[in-house]
Amino acid sequence: PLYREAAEQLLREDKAYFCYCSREQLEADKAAQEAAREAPRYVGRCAHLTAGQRRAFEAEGRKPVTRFRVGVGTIAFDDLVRGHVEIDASDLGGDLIIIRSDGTPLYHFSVCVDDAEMAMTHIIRGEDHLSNTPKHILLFRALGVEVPQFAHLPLILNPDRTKMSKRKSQTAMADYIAQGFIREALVNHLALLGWASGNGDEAEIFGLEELTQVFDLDRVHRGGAIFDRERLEWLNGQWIRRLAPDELVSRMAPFLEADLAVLRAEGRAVREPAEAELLTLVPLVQERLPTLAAVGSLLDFLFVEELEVDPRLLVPKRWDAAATIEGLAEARRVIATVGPVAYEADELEPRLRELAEDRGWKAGDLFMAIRVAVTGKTATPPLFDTLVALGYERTLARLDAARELLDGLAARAV
RNA sequence: GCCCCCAUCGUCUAGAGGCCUAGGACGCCACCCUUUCAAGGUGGAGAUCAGGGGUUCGAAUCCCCUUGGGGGCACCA
Repeated sequence: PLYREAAEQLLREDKAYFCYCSREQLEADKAAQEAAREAPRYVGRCAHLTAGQRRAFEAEGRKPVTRFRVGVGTIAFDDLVRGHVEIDASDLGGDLIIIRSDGTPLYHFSVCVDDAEMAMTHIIRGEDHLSNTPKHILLFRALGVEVPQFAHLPLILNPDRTKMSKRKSQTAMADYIAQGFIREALVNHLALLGWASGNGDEAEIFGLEELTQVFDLDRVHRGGAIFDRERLEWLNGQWIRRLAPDELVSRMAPFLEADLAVLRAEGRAVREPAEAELLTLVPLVQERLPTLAAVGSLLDFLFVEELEVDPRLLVPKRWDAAATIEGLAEARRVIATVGPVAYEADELEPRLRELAEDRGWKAGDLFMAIRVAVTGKTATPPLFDTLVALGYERTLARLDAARELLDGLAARAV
């Protein structure tokens, strides 16, 4: 309705006209221009129809499109990032269609009408619209509104340097959020594409607040920038480390839940994580999360009732199965002497180190055997904190289970 | 094909004529720290500033050409 009115106004003022050219005619024009090595453009066949001609076309049942008169001359504007730009009206492809034959408006027209309606003062968009800008300026003028300020930002590129488009690339911020990137990192990363503070060294981490202070279109580049996912991951880690503990809990909880739901769907018995418990786990994971989505692989062992352990991981490089069985048995004994009441990292570590020393084992080997026995993994948060997080009972049970697993294997081998 | 834009390490960039034998960050490598993984620390490799002409006492910085890359030219958005 708004577009229709605007179009009718342009028609009334003869800034636009009805065009009855058939698609076949337009294609023939285009083919001819191509053959002549010219730029495709509308030739203006219907630009000056008489009332009689129009009636004749209408009588044929032709539905007209509405074309906007582009005129002649050069259109100049001062872009906030590109500076002075001039484009000749003859390079605009002829009078452009603003209303289709079915009455619906085209993009270039609707954005201008919308922006005019909303009295936009600044249009900040991708460089891909730079060559469309003269059309928009002409439309704004015809609509009788003040032409907004333009700023054309460099494009964000795929690794192959082509434009990152909505169609063939992942561009939705929601997708990155779903992958565990946090908004602070996304904002920071995007700000750094095509812009730098200019304050030289060590100036890479910028929060929204700070950006509103230091960001300036004057310093924006003109060349496109490749979206570097590795740098985004680094920034994401930086920002995750800066989150307050309770904030991290509320942001990572959904990711953990999702991973646990998958395990449940596989038929595994899974315990429900409590918020208070997650809060105590924050120190174990905060600096180990490249993305929030990594939380599951770091903590899932705490919530599954039955751990699946690969016996090959269980035996440290310098040990054999028998030594591992002995090591786990001794570790269990030592931990049991600590008991459930004094079960703290500060109690566990010195005693287990002492055990290793007494038996002439490398502490790392003993620790690795314990680590795999209670988590099923070789890469985990710090061992003693992990044991505490797991709890006294579970730790002992898992040490026993691991030992039995190796025992069973040994028995079968004999 | 026509029009427009761009051009410094693999990537993001600092650099607005001498401060540049080109600085930082990501990534990579090494070492340190260390119970694993991370994080952190230190160091390193990595750019004849796309190429060629000018201008200038002096050019990554200014001008021209070439090359390369990108974007736009729809009854798409």
